[in-house]
Amino acid sequence: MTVTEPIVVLLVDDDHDVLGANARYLRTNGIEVIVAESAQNALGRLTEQPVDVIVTDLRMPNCSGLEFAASARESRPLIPIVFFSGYAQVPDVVAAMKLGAVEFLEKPIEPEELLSVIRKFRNRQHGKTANQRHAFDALDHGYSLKTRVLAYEKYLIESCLLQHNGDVAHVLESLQINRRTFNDKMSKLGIRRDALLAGSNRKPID
Amino acid sequence: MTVTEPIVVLLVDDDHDVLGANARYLRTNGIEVIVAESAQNALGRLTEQPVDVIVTDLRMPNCSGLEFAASARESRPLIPIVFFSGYAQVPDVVAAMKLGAVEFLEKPIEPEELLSVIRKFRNRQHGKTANQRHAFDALDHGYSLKTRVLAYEKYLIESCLLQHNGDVAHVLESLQINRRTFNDKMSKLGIRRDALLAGSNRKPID
DNA sequence: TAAAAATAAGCAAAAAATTGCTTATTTTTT
DNA sequence: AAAAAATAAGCAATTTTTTGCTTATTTTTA
Repeated sequence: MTVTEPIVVLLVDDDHDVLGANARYLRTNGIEVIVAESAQNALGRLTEQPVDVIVTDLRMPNCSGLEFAASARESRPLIPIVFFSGYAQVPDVVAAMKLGAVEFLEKPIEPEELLSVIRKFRNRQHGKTANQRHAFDALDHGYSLKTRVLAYEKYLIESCLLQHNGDVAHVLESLQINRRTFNDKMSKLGIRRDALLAGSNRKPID
Repeated sequence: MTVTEPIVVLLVDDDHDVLGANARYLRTNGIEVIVAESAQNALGRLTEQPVDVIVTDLRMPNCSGLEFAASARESRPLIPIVFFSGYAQVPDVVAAMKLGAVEFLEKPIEPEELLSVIRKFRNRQHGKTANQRHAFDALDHGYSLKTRVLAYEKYLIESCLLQHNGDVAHVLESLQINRRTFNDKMSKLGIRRDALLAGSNRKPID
């Protein structure tokens, strides 16, 4: 018997009713849904527990989905983010995609489509964003050199880990780093090997 | 006396008049423009001579801008592509950005905006070398973590320098690093500020 | 042309990262 | 269940990086 860990989705929407309806649909299809009705709330949730995919409205009071996504990317540089919006303007979509969105859905959302998008991108967790070049775009302002270099280093290590199925010894060889250094970087960069592997390449449990 | 090599732009638009007007404006501003009124034609031009930036209409007869861009990417995987379109739908924009568009402009195009976009993304290419591009691909083997992180750091610093026109003080502020550190990194990473700004050795690197 | 400002680099102290050696803990194999 | 292998982390020595203070050189301004 194979037990698959549920996909954890952070669903952000200031419309209470729509939020509830979508959450319900996803839950009945085996998705673990964390809901948030504001960007502030969502950011808090993000630090509390591991999330596989973020799905957020673009337009929300106080803090827009774009601002929220930018903040979220600080701690999770490569998490798949799906935006949705009604009446989206071209510049909105462009900005969202530049921020590394993997998908942009138009309201009203078809629940089936949302589900399929989530399942599709869950496996890409920590992988490439739709437009990987933008994830480390040199022209994105606001972060220090150190921050950005560390984010890239984190990305490389995570990718390498995934590529080698969590086999640390191979990662060390591939990246040519010391095991001790690797361990230190893991904790310093906040990489959790088990959580990372839980997403993409799970072994069956009997 | 330093002569800056001109930026070469491949401008693709099936509307002959608009194409001519935009080309003229860019040329009067020092851009070398290659025009094409069809995707087929554009693909041919692309193989003939080095191009820095592609600017293409999304909707064209026969072959859409998306198909053209996909083909162009085969020979130039990282060339900056700017799309423009009137009446663009959200899915169009999403598709274009997923294909790696650096920008998406809405018709009618402001010539000034087009020019500034072109200049912006030409500079981006400028900072990259073949070696660095390998480093940015997480799945590319053969380089140590340190090598690849340093290459990325070099790319960031070069880009920032170009963006600020060589104004070191601004770079320090933007990257939040100490002047002394900056100097050391410059020599360690082998960045030559004057050569970078001279724009001397432009060559296709994709 | 002279003065002022910006940039580069030598030196040394302080801070941070790397690494080998060690033991503990977890996972896998037998 | 025991043994073996892999992983993680504490400690401390070594190396590297960062940075302030300094002077020299180059560039810009008046």
